[in-house]
This record gives sequence, C-alpha cells and structure tokens, in this order.
Amino acid sequence: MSKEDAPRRGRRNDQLGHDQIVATALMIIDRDGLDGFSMREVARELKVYPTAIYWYFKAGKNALLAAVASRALNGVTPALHMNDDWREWIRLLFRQYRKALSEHPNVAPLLGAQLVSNAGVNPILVERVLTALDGAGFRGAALIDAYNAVLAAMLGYVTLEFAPVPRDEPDSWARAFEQQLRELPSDHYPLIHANFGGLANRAFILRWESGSTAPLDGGFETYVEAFVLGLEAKLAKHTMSA
Amino acid sequence: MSKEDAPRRGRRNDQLGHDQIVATALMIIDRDGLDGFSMREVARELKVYPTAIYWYFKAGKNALLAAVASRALNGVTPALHMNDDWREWIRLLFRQYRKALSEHPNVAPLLGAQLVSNAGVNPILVERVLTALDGAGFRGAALIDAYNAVLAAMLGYVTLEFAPVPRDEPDSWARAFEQQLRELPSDHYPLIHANFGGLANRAFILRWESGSTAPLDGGFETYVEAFVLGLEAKLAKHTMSA
DNA sequence: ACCTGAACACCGTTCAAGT
DNA sequence: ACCTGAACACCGTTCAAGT
Repeated sequence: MSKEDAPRRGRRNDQLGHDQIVATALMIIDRDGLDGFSMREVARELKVYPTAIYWYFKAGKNALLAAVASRALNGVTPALHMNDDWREWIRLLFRQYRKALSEHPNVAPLLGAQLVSNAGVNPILVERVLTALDGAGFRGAALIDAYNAVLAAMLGYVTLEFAPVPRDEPDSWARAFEQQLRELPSDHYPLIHANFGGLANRAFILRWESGSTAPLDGGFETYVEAFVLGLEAKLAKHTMSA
Repeated sequence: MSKEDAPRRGRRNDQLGHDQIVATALMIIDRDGLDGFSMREVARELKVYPTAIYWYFKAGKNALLAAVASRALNGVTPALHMNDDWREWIRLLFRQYRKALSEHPNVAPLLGAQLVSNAGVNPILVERVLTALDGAGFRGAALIDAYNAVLAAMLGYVTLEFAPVPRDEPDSWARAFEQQLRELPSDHYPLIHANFGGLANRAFILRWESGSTAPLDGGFETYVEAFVLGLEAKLAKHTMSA
C-alpha cells in the first residue's frame, strides 16, 4: 500500500537502523498479529542475530512495541487553524485516528496498554487538543477534565472495534458462537431475540469478527456525535457558571 | 478484602477445580501484573504440575485469561427496574464498571483485547443495556448504534486510566519523564506550559502514574456526563425524525 | 476423571567477544 | 560503533503414562 511496506536491507555492508527495525516489526504485526511478533522473529526477518536488535532498542521489547505503535499512528493529528470549529476538529481527529488504526488493526491492543499512553510522547497531539478545547471555552480544571475525556474517547471505540478475534480455527469457532447466541432463551433475553438480525456480528460481545473485517460504522458515528454534542452541553453549563 | 482473596488447597486429597485456578490467576495478576502471570506460575502457586491446568482449561492461556477478566468484572451490571431513568442507569453502569476495575487494575489491558469482548459472553449486560436504551426510545438501527456506543464508552476511559506504567525503576523513570515534559519549549507548546501544574501526572500522555495510584476522577465525570448528555441529544434528533 | 512426568519448540535478555 | 555467538532462565503446549 504505502511507500515502505516492504522494508529491505541491501546485499551487504549496509547498517541496520532504527527505522528499518520498527518498519519490520510493524510489518510482522500486520501480517501475523501481536502473537506472531517476537524479537527473534524481527531478527530472523532482518537476517541478523536476535541480540543485534538490542543495540538499537536497549530497553528491549516494550521499547520496540512503543515505537511501532507510534509509527502506526504517525501524523494522525489533524492541523488546527484559527477559527476552525472545535467540534468539527474533534470529529476529524476521531475519524483520522480510526482510519489510521484500521490500516494496522493488530496494533490496537497496544494502545490502551501502557505503551502509547506516554512512551511515544506526542506533545503535538496534546497541545492541539488543548488548543481546540481552550478555543471552545474550557478553562482551568474543566480544561484538563475535557482533555482527559477527549483522549479516552478517541481511543475507546477503536481499541474495542479492532480487538482481534481468537484465530485458531476462525470459521468453526464463529459457527459455534453464533449457535450459542441463537440459543439464548427468548423469555430472559427478549430484546436480544427481537433484534437478533441487527445484533449478530454487528454488536460488541455478540460479534465473531473484528472491526478490521466487519467495521461498526454506525456505532462509531453515534459515538462521535454523542460525545461532541455532550461536550458542547457540558461547556454550556461550565461557561454559564463562570 | 473480599471473601476469597487467598484461594487455598487443603493438605492433601482435595481437587483442583476451575474456580480455584481462576482465583489464583487473578491473585497473581493483582500482585505481579500481567507480565508476572504465566501458566507455570499458576501451577507453582497451586503446587501442581503446569500441565494440570490444561485439564481444566483445554484452550490454554487465553481461555484462563478470559475467565479471569470475567471474574474481575463479576456482577458489575446494575439491576434495571421499570421506570428507572435510563440516564441514571448508564451513569451507574459506568461508575460500577470503573469501581470494579479499580480493584483489579492490572486486568485492564485484557478488556480491550479480544478476551472480554466476547469470550466471557455476558448476555445479561447486553440485554440490560438494550432495555435501557429501548426504554429511552432508541429503536432499530439506532438502537444497535447506541448500544455499540455505550459499550465502547463504558470500556474506553477505564482501560486507558488503569493502563499500567512501565515499572522497571518507577521513580527514576518518573523523574526523567517529568523533566522531559518540563523542557518542552513554551513557544511551541504554550497551553501545555500554561497549564503544566494541572496537567502533570493528571492528564493522559503527560502522566507517570497509573490510575490505580493517581485516579483521574474529574475527567471521568466529564466523560460520563458528556456521553449521557450527548446520547440524549442524539435521541431527540432520532425520535423527531421517526 | 484427574494429575504426573518428560519432552519440544520456542521465548527475552545479558554478557563477552569479535571487527 | 555495530554485530556475532554462546548462554541462562524462562515460557506454552502436546502427549504418554500413571492412579
């Protein structure tokens, strides 16, 4: 797809390099999932001894994974100009974040975890979110609260949507799971029963495919819109009391 | 804390049991984090051969982790009675979910990932969320969308808030990280600079402690309230057009 | 049914040594 | 500076065997 999907090393005498390692690691994760990733697999792919990776990533595996997540989300923060509407900017931020992750769905589990939260410190994202919210009218403690709410909301939907599905024998598992859902007694679960067609494989908990193959677009739009409208309502209360 | 924090086996001749394994696994994760968890460690703790665990969890490690997550979130779904206010019920759901996870913060990374999403199928949660939203007035496709938005929002904040912090030498790392933040040039990051006191260790990306030791309460309240208000606004548009 | 015991094919990481 | 090479202390999981 993109310009550097297949990171290469030349015949001989060329160095390894930080970027090449990260690119290779991301390629492995895209291909085999997080379970298929290991320091040794990266080394194999680069035709190098496992310990060579440690020269570039002295902190080891976690450091490399942090770099991978950072690379996968590279450049998602939209530009923010004066007089931009803050609601529109947040919608754009959420959508670009989702799009970037949809191209690397297997890194989703890394986002909530430790790694991206702070390792790949991205101060530009922080500053822009603060700028958008400050422009909206949030100040002081309310600004911090709104910032935390926005960051969490940005990550929340997509980490769940792109969460990987158990992939031992996907099809047989899917059938068994669907059958299990169908057998829920309709007297105890009337609404699941009544909406089964809309829910099956289209709702969290009741699905057997990840968002990478079965995206949940409608829920995402509702989520984004509800969150933006809600922030606006919170803002009205906040500026009124100030 | 609770009645079964220290799962025990008697002197001899007693069986292993599914629940005992799950309780031990949860205890290990609470104590040592997810990195400290392994099948073999569970076996050691139970004074049993590693392979004995596989008799109860034929699907192996992932199956056990799914059971652990399910146990940690056991009973969080609030009861839902007729004429309950749906907004109040959703607030309660979010808060109980957060509280349950705050008692087992180290399982947070499991939630977004594959496991809880569907392995520990929890149809009661599904049915109740649907009931609350149906009672609010959501129908058809809008009901499914709202359901997905609620589920994602429920998980979003807490998985990020309780995400573990790199814990090699926490204090030295924290100092270095704080110093790094302080050195961000104030001309490029004016709002980070102006709000540094409120942001440092109190905002995602700019913190060096997990929510288990440094909770982000204000952001959570803003998040919950914004989401509920936003859903209400969405609902008004939805019922108007219906 | 429930567990022991041995075995296989992997890991992450450290440390010394080469060039 | 950059990588090889050997080594250590672990893993998850399978399979046969015991009782």
